[in-house]
Amino acid sequence: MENTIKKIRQLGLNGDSLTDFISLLEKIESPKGHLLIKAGRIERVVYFIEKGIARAYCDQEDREVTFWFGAESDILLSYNSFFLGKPGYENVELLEDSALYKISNDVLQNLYNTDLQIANWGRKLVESELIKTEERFISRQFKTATERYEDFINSYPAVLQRVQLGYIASYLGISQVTLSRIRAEFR
Amino acid sequence: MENTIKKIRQLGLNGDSLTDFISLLEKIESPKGHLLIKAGRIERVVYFIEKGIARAYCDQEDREVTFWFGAESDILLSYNSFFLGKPGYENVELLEDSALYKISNDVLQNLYNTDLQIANWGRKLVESELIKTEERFISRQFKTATERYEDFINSYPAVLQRVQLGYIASYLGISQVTLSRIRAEFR
DNA sequence: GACCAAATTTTACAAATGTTAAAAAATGAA
DNA sequence: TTCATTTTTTAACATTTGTAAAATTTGGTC
Repeated sequence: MENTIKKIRQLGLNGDSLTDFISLLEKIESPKGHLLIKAGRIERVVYFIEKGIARAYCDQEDREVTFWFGAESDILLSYNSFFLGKPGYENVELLEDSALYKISNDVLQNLYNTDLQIANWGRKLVESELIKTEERFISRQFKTATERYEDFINSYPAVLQRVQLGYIASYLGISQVTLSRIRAEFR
Repeated sequence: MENTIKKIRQLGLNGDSLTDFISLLEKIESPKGHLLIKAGRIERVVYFIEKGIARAYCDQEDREVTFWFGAESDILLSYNSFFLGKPGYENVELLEDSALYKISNDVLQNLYNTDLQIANWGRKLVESELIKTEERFISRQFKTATERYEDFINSYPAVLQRVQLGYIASYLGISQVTLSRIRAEFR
């Protein structure tokens, strides 16, 4: 579980609190195509991606819109559903056979209410997700499609290899045709 | 300081912890046009907007891009700079004469490390900011300019009255000409 | 009310992106 | 390898959005 532990330590958890936390994780393995999170359900679990890759998407009238990718050492949850206890709007699908560790909100809340170190770790976890989410937002708001594609291949070269371009076009907010045109310029 | 206290209570702080927290807030008043946060600086303060309205924007080569508005009962900080201790990329400008309460990161960290209730309150604060940021992102990713404008007038009718349209166009990610065209359809 | 400056809308045209359909290329299973 | 399927690219055309400039409206001041 090295990727998961790396992620947890990175945010400042160590000692007994770390040991406690890890002992409460449950390992699951799921095949490519599995829907880990389904729109409309209340999702009470956080996953740590140990191995594999996933995408979050929403169903629009006529098409799916992909808006997030996660891979090894990323965490995976429906912010909206998990934090507010309401039905979520997104699906999360595994794009490869994957291994994950999970912990339920009940267990987590219990830790938050008894362990100051874990409570502050949880805050840092959310802070780091917030920064990443704002980064995606800013990229979408400020940059041209070409710049966003360049950023993407610089930031996530591995994802580019492992995910089909239709999903990436959707993630970048452009049609697959436009993505092909952009890629053609780079040759 | 009713708006500020309302905001703080909403996220679950009460009793002695609330009293302690409030006693550490410092009131400031600043005129329209004042830059509360400047790009390139390390920003170590969180503000609570008691009265007034503000926008966050980045300087792009040729133009400014507005990407956030805040008003009464909103909190105001540079996520990137405050959480990571690095220079921020955004400016925050007051669009009206405003009253705010502020607290420094030093003081806040001290509370986080000594008061479990405040530590969990801080986490909830960040969670609520994350949900709002994701909402803005999703709106940008999924919706047409017209839908985003409709959402905006439904969600922030007051802001529409108080802020000039050029900033709103920028916030919606469209040119002011396009915004005028959209508004013309609604008549 | 007249005037000025700033903000907003409109117009005309250019550029970028989307849609649909088809061709080409890549992938994977037998 | 071969064949069928999926993915990616290309082409042609339609639509949307942007840019620049002019016209109009708004708000404040004398």
